[in-house]
Amino acid sequence: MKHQEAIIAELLTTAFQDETLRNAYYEAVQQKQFKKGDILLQQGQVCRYSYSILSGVVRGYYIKDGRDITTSFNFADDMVMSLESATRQTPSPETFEVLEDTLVEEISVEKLMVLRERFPVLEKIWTLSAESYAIWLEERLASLQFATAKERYEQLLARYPEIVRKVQLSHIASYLGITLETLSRIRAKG
Amino acid sequence: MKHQEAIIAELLTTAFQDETLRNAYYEAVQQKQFKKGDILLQQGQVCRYSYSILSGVVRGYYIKDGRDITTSFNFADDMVMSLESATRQTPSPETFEVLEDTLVEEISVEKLMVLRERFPVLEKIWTLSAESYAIWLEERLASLQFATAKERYEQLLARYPEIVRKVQLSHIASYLGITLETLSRIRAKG
DNA sequence: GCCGGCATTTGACATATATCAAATAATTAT
DNA sequence: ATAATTATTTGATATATGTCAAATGCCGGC
Repeated sequence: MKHQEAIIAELLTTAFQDETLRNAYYEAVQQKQFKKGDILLQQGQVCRYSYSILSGVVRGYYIKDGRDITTSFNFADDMVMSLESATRQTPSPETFEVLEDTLVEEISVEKLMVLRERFPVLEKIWTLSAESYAIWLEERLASLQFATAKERYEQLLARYPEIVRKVQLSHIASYLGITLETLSRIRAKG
Repeated sequence: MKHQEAIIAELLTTAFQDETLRNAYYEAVQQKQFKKGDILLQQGQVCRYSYSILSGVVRGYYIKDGRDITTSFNFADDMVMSLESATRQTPSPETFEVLEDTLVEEISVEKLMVLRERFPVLEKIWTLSAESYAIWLEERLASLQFATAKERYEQLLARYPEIVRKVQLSHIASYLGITLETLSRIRAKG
């Protein structure tokens, strides 16, 4: 679940000026360091934790017919969890895997829900995040629906220039819905 | 913005047992009959109304490079609005067009926000709807990312069997991200 | 009931992308 | 450092889907 929105960041800053909230949050949260290859959530398991990335990169993907299909790349300030699995407590459709050493704040979904109920501003932030995530998905969908492979790659680069340095091509390719070879050729031509 | 979720329907039923809420809602809302070809919201304009479909069909689409690209089909109980435009008051990326005589309840985005603030249960329903919409988009994205045209068509049919009777092929085709001719051939072969 | 305009199907051909295979290049482990 | 492993590039060919064009089918208005 990705969002990154100025207004959300702002609200968070404001919210954290409240000491009661801040204390409750840091009591619920646990800082954790993961390393390359670690799995935050496994496809098929119920999502019990949400991770807020402080630094590092996390990839979301699922395996379908033996193929590894990337659904998202997540960086600092992104919230990593399966929205579907966390809200419905159903098996997660996706796996989240750490791509490089990554520092996160971990919170259990249960405690997250309690905090949301207790602090309306957090509930507000949650709602805005869900909206923002939906809008992000809409954009991604439009890109996938009618842009060519080359256009999709350029759109991705424009939005996340750092991605190419950090993530291997096969993951970027499946994220774009193309094969690794096609992506390599697109890059070669420019 | 689509959702259709059992839990949301249930919450709505419960919420409407509250007479105060019911009265406030029906004061804010206006029943309207639209006919084939009517436009509920035009791409480029700010979304000022939300429509709850009582009966009929509404198509969402956008024009890009002269092409007409369908983003959604909306039926009874769906909520029609541009989430992005309504929440941010920015120009709508999509147009909503009535495909057959359609009865709706219209409410201004402004009044909707007021109702959300006044009745926490409506705020709750809004949040669940946004989550549900995001999850629906995730599924659609996965379908577009790696299924073949034929598979995508079959998935659509499985989910909305009535669609083929009500909507012309060119719209279904662009919804699936393929051309009308390709869709016609898929149907011919079965 | 007939005409005119859309919607759909069908055909021939073009193109983007996939697949399979091999050759380099870059990382990682020893 | 060197070998081993993994990632990327490149090539030849196959395939799905797009494009353009024509034929057929369908429906609403006169």
